[in-house]
Amino acid sequence: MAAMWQCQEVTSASTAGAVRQGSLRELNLAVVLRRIAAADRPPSRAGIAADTGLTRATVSAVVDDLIAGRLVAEAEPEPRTGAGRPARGLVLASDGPAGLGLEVNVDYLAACVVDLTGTVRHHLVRRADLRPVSPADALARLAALAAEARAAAVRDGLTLAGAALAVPGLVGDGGLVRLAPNLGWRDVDVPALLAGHSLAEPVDGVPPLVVDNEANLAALGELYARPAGPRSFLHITGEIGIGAGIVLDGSLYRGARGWSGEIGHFPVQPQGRPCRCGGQGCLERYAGQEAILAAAGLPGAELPADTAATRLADLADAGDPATLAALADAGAALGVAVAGVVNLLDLDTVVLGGGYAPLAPWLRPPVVAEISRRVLTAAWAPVEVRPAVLGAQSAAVGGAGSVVRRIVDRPVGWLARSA
Amino acid sequence: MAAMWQCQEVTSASTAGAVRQGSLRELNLAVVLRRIAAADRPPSRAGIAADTGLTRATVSAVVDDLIAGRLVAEAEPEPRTGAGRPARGLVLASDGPAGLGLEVNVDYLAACVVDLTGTVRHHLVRRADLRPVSPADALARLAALAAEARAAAVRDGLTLAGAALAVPGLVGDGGLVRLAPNLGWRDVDVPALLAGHSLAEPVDGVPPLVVDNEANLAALGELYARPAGPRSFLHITGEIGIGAGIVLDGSLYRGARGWSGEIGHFPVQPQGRPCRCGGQGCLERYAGQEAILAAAGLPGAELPADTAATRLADLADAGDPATLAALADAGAALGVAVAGVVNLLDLDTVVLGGGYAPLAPWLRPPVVAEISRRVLTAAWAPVEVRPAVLGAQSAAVGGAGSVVRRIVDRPVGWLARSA
DNA sequence: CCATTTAATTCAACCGCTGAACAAATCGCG
DNA sequence: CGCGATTTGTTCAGCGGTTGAATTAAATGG
Repeated sequence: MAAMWQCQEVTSASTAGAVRQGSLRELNLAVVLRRIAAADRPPSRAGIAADTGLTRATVSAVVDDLIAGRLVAEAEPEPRTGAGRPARGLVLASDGPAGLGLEVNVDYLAACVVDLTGTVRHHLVRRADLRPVSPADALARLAALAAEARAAAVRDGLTLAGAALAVPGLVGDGGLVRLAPNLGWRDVDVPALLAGHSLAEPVDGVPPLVVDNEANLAALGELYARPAGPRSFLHITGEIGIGAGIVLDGSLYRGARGWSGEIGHFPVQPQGRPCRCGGQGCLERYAGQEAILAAAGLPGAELPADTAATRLADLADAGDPATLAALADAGAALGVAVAGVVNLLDLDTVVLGGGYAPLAPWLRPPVVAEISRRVLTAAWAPVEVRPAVLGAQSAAVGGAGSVVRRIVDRPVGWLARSA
Repeated sequence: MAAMWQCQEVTSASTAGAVRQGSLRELNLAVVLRRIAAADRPPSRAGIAADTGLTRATVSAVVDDLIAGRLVAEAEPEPRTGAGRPARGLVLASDGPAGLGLEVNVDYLAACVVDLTGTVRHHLVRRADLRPVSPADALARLAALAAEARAAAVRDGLTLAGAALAVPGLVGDGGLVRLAPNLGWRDVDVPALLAGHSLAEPVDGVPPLVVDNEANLAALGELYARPAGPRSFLHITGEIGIGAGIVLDGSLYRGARGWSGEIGHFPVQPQGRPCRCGGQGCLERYAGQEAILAAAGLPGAELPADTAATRLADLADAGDPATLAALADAGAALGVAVAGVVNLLDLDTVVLGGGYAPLAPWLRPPVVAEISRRVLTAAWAPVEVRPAVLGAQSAAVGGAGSVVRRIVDRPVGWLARSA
C-alpha cells in the first residue's frame, strides 16, 4: 500500500467491507474468475458450481459477464470423459487485458508484457550502465522502451491494463523513490518525471503505474509462476544489496510502511565487520555481491551486477578454490540469517533469486546445513531451499503479473472500464 | 489453524469465499458489529450507515438482529450535541456471550472470563508448581478452576461461548501439545485428557476448546487490549524460553504450520555459546531468564518463573550492579534480535511482555539503542518499544478475548446458536 | 408553538441468487 | 439405429435482502 501511488480507485461497496446489493455480483465474479485461474484443467460451469457452492444458474450468469468482458474464453471440446453432455472448458482469455512490467536496475532497463494467463508475451531488455545517468534520463529511456512494449502488445490484440515499475530501493507513498543506493537515486519522484510520457497518461481514468521495490515484485513473480507452489515463502534476491520479498498466505507482506524485507542487515556476526548502515556484522558484508567477489579475489567492483553472478558461477564450475571457499562462506552467512527468519515465521520454502539464482548449486548446501542446525522444527517439517524459477529479471515479470493479478482478484474494475 | 482443534464449524457460503444470497446478511452483521466494537463512542444507526455506505434501513434491520441476539444493546441517552432527534448509541452487550481463557504454566493455573466488550469479568489464579504433576492431573485441576470461572460467569448472566487454553509450547493439529519443555510435556493430547470434564462437552454442538501457544494468545491479548493500537507488532514473552507472537495487519500470523514466533533461537552470536537446540549463540542463551539470573549471580534455577522477574526488578531497583549489568547485556542481545526482525518485517512497535514486562525499564534502553543502530528506516520512522499493557498472564486474557473476537468477526455463528 | 433538523422505521421496488424444470449433447445398450 | 441414462447448460418464477423515498419520532431554536 505504501508502495503504490494511485491504486485503481476503489469503487462501490468497498467502504469498510460493507456488502451492498451489487457487491454480491462483484464478489462472485472474483470467486469464479479466481477458480478458473487456479484450476489446472479448464473447468466447466457445472464443476465451478459444485466446487463453490453456487448454483449452476448463477455460475452461468457470472461466466456470461466474464466472457462478455473478454476475461474468459471457452476452450475447444475437451477429451471425452464419460456419459452426458460434454462440458465446455473455461480458460482465461489470452487476448484480453495484459500487464506491463518495467524495471530500472543498475545495468539494464527491462519491459515485459504478461497476459491474463500469466504467459510472458514480450520481454525487452536494454543493457546500459545507468549509474551515471540522471533519473530523468533513465526514466525517459524507460518510457521509450515501454512504448515499444505497448506497441507490441497492441499488435497482439492485447489491452494494457496498467503497469508496475520495479526499482532497487525503498519506495514511499506516491511512487516516491526514497533511496536507491546502487542507482544513486534519492527522493526521485517517478510519477512527476514521467509526466508527459504516455506511460503516465491515465486510460479511462485508471492511473497506469505503480512503483514498487524490486525484491517485492520478484517475489510476486515467483508466486504467480507457480500457482500450485507454496503459499508462504521467503524470496531472497542477492544483488549488491540483499533484499527479501516475504509472501505470507499467498500475498506479499509489505510491512507497516511498505519497507519490509530488509534482510541485508540481519546480524550474522554482531561483533563483526562494520557496515555502512552503522551496525556491525550485517549479512550484506558477508553474502553481498561485493563481499563474495572480494573473497573470491576478483577485481569485482567494476563488473556489471548481473554478469558478476554468472562470472562467479563459471569460476565455481571450473573448480576455482578461492571462489568455492567464498561461496561456502557466503552460504553459511546466508544460512544463519535464513534460519533465523524461518524460525521466526515458520516458512516451509526459501527461494534463492536474483543474483543468487545462478549460484544456488553452491549456496544451497551451506544454507541447508545451517537450517538443519538451527531450525527447531526442521527435524519433523523440512524446509525446501531452491533457486527461483524465473531467475534474474523476475521483477519485471512479477510486476506485470501483479497488474493482471489485480484484475483476477477484482474483475469488476476491468469490466466497468471495458463495458 | 494448525493450533486449533475443531474450529467453529464453517457453515454456509464459506466454500471458497463464494457469496450466496444469505451471505449478504451474514457479512453485513459482521460489518456492523465490528464497527460498533471498534468505535470509541457508541455510534448511532445513522452514523454506521454513513460510514459503511449501507442504507439506514439496512443498518436498522441488521441492528435489530444483533439486539435480538444479545450481542448489542442500546446505550442510555447521549449528551446532547445539536438539533434533531437524538441518536441512540449502540454498544456491545455486556450480558451476552463471553469467552473463557485458560492457562497452564510452570507455576500457576489461570482462568478468566472476558465479555464481549473486552472487559475482564473474572480472573482466577492458582499458584502451584506443575512440573512434577502429570498432564492429566494438571488438566483435571484446570478443569476444576474452569468450572469455578464458569459458575461465576453464569451468576453474572453471561453465556460462555467457548474457551481457549494457552500452553507454553508447540501446539499441533487437534489440540495436541507436541512439546512443552518447561512443563515436561510431550505429545499430550489435551482434548482426550479433558474428555468427561465439562470443559470438553460441546454446547449446542459447538466445540468448546481451542489450544494455542501462550505467546500467540498473549500477543492477541495485547492486540485486543488496545483497539486503537498498532496493527502490526512483535510481542515478546520472556520466560524460561523466549517466544514471540507476531501480529500483522491486525491478525496473528501463525506460520505455515502454526509454529511461528520461535525467536529464542535467533542467532545473536553465531560463534557463541552452544545451545540445547544444537545451534550456537542463540538469543535464549543471552536473554533467557536462566541466563539473566546466572549473570546476575542469583541461584536462580529454583525460583518460580514469574517471581524471578519481579525479583530481578527489585534488585535492579535497589541498584545492584551485577543485576544491572546482566539486564544491560540481555537487553543488548534482545536488541540485536529485535532489530533483525524489525528490519525484516518493518514493524513500528515492539511489545515486551511476559517476564520482560516488569523488566522493561532496564531492558528498553539497550533494545532501543540497538534498533537505532541497526534499523535502516529507524531514522525517519521511529520504532516504539514498550511494556505489555496486560503484563504477565496476558495469555489467558488473550485467549478469552480471541473467543469473543471470533463472535464479533462472524456473529452468525452465535446468532444461529442462540436463536 | 411551529419550523427546522436529525434519527429511525415502514414499504414498495428491484437486484441477483435459488431451485426446479427443461433443453442440449453425448454414451451405452439392446 | 433408437431409446434411456446421464451430465451440462439455460430459462424462469420465486424469494431474500438491500434500496430509496416517504413517514414518523424526538429534539432544538426562535
